[in-house]
Amino acid sequence: MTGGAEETRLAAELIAVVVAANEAAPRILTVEDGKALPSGPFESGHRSLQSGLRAWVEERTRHPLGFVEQLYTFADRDRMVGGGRRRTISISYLGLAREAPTAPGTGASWQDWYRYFPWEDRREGEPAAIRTVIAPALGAWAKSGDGAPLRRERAERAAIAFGLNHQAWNEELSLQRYELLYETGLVPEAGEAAGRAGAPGAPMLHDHRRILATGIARLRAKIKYRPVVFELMPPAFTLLALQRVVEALAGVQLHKQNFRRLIARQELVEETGGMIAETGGRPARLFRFRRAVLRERAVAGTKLPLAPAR
Amino acid sequence: MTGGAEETRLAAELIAVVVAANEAAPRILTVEDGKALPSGPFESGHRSLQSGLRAWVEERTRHPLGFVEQLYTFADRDRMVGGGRRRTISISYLGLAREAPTAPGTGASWQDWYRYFPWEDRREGEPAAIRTVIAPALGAWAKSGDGAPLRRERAERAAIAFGLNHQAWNEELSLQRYELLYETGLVPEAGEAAGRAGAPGAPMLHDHRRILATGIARLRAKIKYRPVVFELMPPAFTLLALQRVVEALAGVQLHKQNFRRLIARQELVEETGGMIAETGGRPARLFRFRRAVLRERAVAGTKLPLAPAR
DNA sequence: GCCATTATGCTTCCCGTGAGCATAAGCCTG
DNA sequence: CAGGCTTATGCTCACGGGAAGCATAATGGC
Repeated sequence: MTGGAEETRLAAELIAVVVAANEAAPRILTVEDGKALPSGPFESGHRSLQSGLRAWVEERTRHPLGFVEQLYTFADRDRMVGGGRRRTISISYLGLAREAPTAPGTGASWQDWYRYFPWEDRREGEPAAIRTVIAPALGAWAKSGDGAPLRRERAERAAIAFGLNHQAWNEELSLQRYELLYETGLVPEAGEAAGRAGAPGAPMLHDHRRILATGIARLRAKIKYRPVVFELMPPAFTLLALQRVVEALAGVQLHKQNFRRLIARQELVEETGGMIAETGGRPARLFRFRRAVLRERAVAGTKLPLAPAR
Repeated sequence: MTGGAEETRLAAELIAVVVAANEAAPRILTVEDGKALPSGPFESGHRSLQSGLRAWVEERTRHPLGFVEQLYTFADRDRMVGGGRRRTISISYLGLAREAPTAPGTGASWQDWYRYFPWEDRREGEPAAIRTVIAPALGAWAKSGDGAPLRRERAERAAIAFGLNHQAWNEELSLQRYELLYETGLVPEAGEAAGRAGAPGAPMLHDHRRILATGIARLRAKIKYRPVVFELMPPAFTLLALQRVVEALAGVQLHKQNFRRLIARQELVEETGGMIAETGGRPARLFRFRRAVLRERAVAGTKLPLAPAR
C-alpha cells in the first residue's frame, strides 16, 4: 500500500525551538527578523532526525546544543507550505543552548521570548493586558456561545487557562493559552480580525508561534523534574542567578529560601570556591553544576521548587 | 533548499500502540500473529496525522479510540523499511480503547503486553528472570567495560533501570530497560546473539517492541496525573476493578485503602447506585467516571497513587 | 556609622502519602 | 446455623516535603 499510484509527494522539515536564557529573560533563536523559528529540510545525509537538527543548528549558532528533545510532528493538510501539491511533515524540536552571537548574514537573531507571549510573564504580577484586553475578550466569547452548557464550558476553559476567577495560574499551560487566543481570533495569526483589538505580543509566520508555545510548555514542565536549567547557565553562577533564570523560564517569582534549600538538598551544585561581589549586598558564593548527577539520577526526579514568592 | 536535485524520496508511516485493559493485564492490538504493531501509510486523504490514525484504527477495531496522543517520530537511516532508496518517517501514536473482537481476516489480535515485557510485571514481586538471567547478564556487561569509570557507569545504569542493589523500582523506565537490554544484546532484535541466553519475552518485527516500550512508559507516566485510566474501563466498575486495571498498567501492587482515598478525594467517580455481588466477599458499590472532571480539570493534576501495597 | 541590599540559617505550620487497625457484609463449609 | 474466609469501607497515626516567615551576616553607598 505504501507505493500507491496517486502518491502524494512528501517533504520533511525540521523546526527548532532553541532556547537560551539570561537573568532577565529567556531568549529564543529566530530568523527572518524575529518572525520565524529556524527551520530546514530534513536531508538524506542526516543519520537521524535529531542529528540532523543538531548539525543544522550548530552550524548556525556555532554553539553546541546541550539538550535536545523532540516536541511534536505536524502534517495538517491546511499547513501545506510552499503552495505545491507537496505535503509537508514538520518535526519540531526543543534545544537548549547558551547565547552566542549569531552568524551575520543569516538573518538569525536572539529574541526575548516574552516578546511573543507577554501574557506569560507574571514575575511582576499579572500583566495588565490580561485584565484589560484578554479577560474581557474571552468573557465576551464565552457569553456568545450557543446554549448554557457551551457558555459554561467556555468560561471554565478561559478561567483555567488564564487563572481568572479563583483559579490558580498554571505556567505550564502556555500552549492551551495560545490555542485559546487563536480559537477566539485574538491573535493575528488566526486571520480573522487583524484590525480588532487583539492580544498583545508579536506574531510569527506560519504556525511558528504555536510551536514556540509548545516548547515553552515543555520546558516549563521539564525544569521541574530534570536538571536541564544548567544547560542554560554559565560554568559558574550564584544561586540567585540560577533562581533568576528559573524564574525567567517559568514566568513566576519564587521563594528564595525554599529555592536554595531544594537545590542544596538535592546536591545539584557544588561550590567553586569563588565569590562574587554583586551589585550591592553581601557577596555571593559561586557554584557549578555537579555533572555527576546526570549519571546518578539519569532518570530519577530532580525537582525545582515552583512555589510563588511572598 | 527544499527542492534539491538529489532529492530523497520520502514515505510516512503511522504506527499505533493501541492499549486496552482488563483486570488481569493490559492488552495491545497487534497484527501479523502478534509480531507487529498495526501500522499504515500516512495518506494524502488524511486531514492530519491524528485523524489519519484514528480513522485507520477505528476501521479495524470498530471501536472508537478514546484518547490519542503522539508518541515519537523516527527517521533513522538504518531504519529504512522496504529496502528501497526511500526514506521512511514513522510517526507513532498511543491510543486507548476498550477491547472488542478484531475483524477476522485482518490478522489483528489483542495480546497481553507482558508477553513482550515479562520483566515489567512486578505485581507478584520481582520476576524470577530478573535475578536469574537479566541481572547476571547486565553485571557481566558492566564488568566487561573498558576502564573503571565506564564500568561504574554501566553498573549504575543497570541498577537504576532494573532496581538492582538498593535502587527503587521505577515503573516508568520501561523504555530505558528495553534499550539497555537491546544495547547489551539480550533481546533477539539486537541481532547479535540469537542463540545466547537472553532476556525472556516475545520479540517483535522491526523496532516495534521499542515503540511499545515507549508507549508503556508514556502511559505509566500519564495515569499518574491525568484521568486516562477511565478510557479503559467499562461504564460501571467497582473500585477494586479500577485498582486492578491501574495495577495491571503500572505492573505494581497498590495499597487499597490509600487508592480509594485518593480516588474519593479527587471526586473522579460517582456511585451508579448499583451493587455487584463479587466472587465472594462483601458486595461492592458500582461507580462511573464523572465526565465532568474532564472539563473542570482539563489540565490540572489528577494523581493516582502509586505507592506499593503491603 | 547608618541604611539598603543580598546571602544564609532556621523554625513553624499544613497537607499529602504511606501504613495499618478495625469493622461491616456477603459467601462457603462443616 | 455458627465460624471462617474474603472483600468492602472507615479511620488513625507518623513522617517528610513544601510553603512562608523570622532573624542574622556581610558588603557597598551616603
